[in-house]
Amino acid sequence: MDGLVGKITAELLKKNIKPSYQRIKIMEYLIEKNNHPTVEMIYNHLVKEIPTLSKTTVYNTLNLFIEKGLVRPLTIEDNEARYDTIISNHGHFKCQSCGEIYDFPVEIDDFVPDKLQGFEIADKNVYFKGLCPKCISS
Amino acid sequence: MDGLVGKITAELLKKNIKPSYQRIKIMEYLIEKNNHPTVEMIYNHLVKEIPTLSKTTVYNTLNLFIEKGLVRPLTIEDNEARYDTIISNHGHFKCQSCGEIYDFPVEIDDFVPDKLQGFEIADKNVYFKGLCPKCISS
DNA sequence: CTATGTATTTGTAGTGATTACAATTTTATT
DNA sequence: AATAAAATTGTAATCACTACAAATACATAG
Repeated sequence: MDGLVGKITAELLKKNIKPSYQRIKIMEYLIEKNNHPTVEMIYNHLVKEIPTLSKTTVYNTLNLFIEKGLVRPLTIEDNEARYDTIISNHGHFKCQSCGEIYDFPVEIDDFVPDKLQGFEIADKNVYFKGLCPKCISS
Repeated sequence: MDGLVGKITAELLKKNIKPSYQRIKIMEYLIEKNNHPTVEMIYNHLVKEIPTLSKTTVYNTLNLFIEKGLVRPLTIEDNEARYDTIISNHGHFKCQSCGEIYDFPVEIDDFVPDKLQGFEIADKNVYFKGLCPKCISS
């Protein structure tokens, strides 16, 4: 029926994560929405389907996913953390007016500077801020 | 005597900021240390010289500097904000072991992608994580 | 030089995201 | 079914940060 759930299950098992209902649903949300959600957004959406869901579970699960390298926290200076599934190199643009976050492709590997010889780089982030076209034209 | 204080005073006046003792001291700390400090670090250091200093003042002052474009918050996913004086394009590398933050030069302007045509980019951040040479060799 | 108004600083109390922890529930194994 | 292990849940605590009002320092007019 639902191929996505199957894929998620396999992905979790590969990382030694027991594919519980909550974990699958949270990962499913991240992949389907692909909207850089806050914990609040994830919780509010899923609690409709899983009335017993606890916010703590959302936190626990996201931290587990981060630890296992399935998800990474977005580095944006708001007071709320946001989360992203790990895909190939891309940066994030946040509109300072509407708050929307856009992905854009970026060849991050191209510009590792000489100064970082001898450093072991585990994670690279590129993050721009400004105004999106919608907000400029309104 | 102290040319730096003079420069800071002029810089603040240029931005229509009254150069109070606390404001000068905070800016002086940022420039001299150049260590991407947290509010805690700034407060703990300056309270020795200014015993009446309030943490609220540090927050207020940093927010004022950010508003006026003298300082920018570092975008690092810790729970504590860090601050940086505004210089030319550079990225930040945070060692996941010792927590030290290193600057490195980066030509950020070179890789603004096509997808962001029509966007107005106000601020660009590049942020890497990993291990620094010291921690690798120990 | 003093009086009055304005800006700055300060301290306390509050907010809100995140975590610690213990209890409950679910899942796996014998 | 019985027991052990893991996952989920709810509550309470923590901690960075902010709101707000009182106190202080500063500036300007008379």
